[in-house]
Amino acid sequence: MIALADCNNFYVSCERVFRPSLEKKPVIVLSNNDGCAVARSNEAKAIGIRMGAPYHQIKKTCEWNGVRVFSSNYELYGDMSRRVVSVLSRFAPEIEVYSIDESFLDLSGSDQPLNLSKRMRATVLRWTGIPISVGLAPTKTLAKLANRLAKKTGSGCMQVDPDDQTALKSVAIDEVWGVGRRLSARLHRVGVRNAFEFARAPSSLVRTIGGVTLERTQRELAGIPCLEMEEIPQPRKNTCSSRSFGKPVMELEELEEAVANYTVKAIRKVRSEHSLASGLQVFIMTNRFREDQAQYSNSRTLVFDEPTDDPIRVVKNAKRLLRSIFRSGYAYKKAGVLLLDLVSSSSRQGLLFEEHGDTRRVEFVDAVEEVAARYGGNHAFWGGQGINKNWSMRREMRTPRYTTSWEDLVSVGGKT
DNA sequence: TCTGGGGTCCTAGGACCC
DNA sequence: TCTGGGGTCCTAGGACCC
Repeated sequence: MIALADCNNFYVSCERVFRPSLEKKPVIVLSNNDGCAVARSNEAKAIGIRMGAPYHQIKKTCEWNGVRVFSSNYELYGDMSRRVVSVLSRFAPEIEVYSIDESFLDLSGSDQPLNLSKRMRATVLRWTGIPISVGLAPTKTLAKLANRLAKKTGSGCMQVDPDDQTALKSVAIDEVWGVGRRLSARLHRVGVRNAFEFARAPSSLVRTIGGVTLERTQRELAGIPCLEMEEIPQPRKNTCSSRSFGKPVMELEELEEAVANYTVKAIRKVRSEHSLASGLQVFIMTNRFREDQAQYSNSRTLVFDEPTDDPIRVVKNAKRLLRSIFRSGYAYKKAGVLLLDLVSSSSRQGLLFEEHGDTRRVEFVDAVEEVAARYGGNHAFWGGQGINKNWSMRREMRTPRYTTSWEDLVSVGGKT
């Protein structure tokens, strides 16, 4: 039996832990740049605020209804997520952390998984303050479906068997895990509207519509496991660092600064995972929502002659790629850097004819990066990253980093 | 004026090879 | 009028997820 434990309205719940006055009030959390609503409390959903709704479109609605609005505080959410996982881990020998707010647990050792799930749910709430819902089923896809029903009915814990027609019929096809907007439209055209009809559709038809991936989803709904538990996270293959700008950027110099920053950030990510990048891609784009403005987007990729984690070298190449795709006269909205085909740094292989890395340079780079890792990127950075950062993102309503920053620690009693 | 960021997997089609 | 067949590798793009 597989359990899916999913935190309810996770980012909102994190904010509520430290501000109990937000309970029972409509609350939303915005994406980067205060762009869209990415988390909504049940009260905010009831008002009709959609997932992903652009903030500038719903601002009035929020004001009229007294919705409390927050910028995202990923440091807080990441830390709360780790706490939830550490509590969940006590209840199952195998746990797969699927995302910041969801984990799969293998409960096949338990003879009363539903009771166990209820205890687990109560414990997570008591120890972390975060409410979760648990779905139980023989496969992951069914567990997702059970979880959805647990949330919908408000029961908190729900078990679904593959032959439970009532349960399957009550879930619309676009709510099935693995069926998005495009596939559900195509399925609707052949008369498939809910999970039950999908499970009973001819597999040849399903395969024509959505290939082997959709066929796997169908088998999972029938109770045939096709997706294994992945306890040990597979090493990442690529990594990306990108941001929309707080305001449009016209100048190459500003773009260079932004790209240098994203590159350093991406390199720090791969260094922390002891990986090396084999390739590099840089992309830039204008604001696709502005139909009144000229649009341009482009990207370019290069392959390093040997995998690297050297920020100086990668930044230099990223700027070169940027200059080759930059066209003046456009208002750029977003830029980004991808590091491709990451390999483990233990498998580093020297070039046959090139002297392998200048030791002093390697030591220098490592020293700077160590300072940055320990004291934060503001205390050690590379020249190309700039200081003013006019382009950086907006995040005007962020709450304190209660659990990860000494300055932001909650004080009780008021006087210090 | 303002519309997120970071991933994975699969497939079709082109380039190239013998 | 006729213009091979079968394979691999790579990339771009599409679909999905949270």
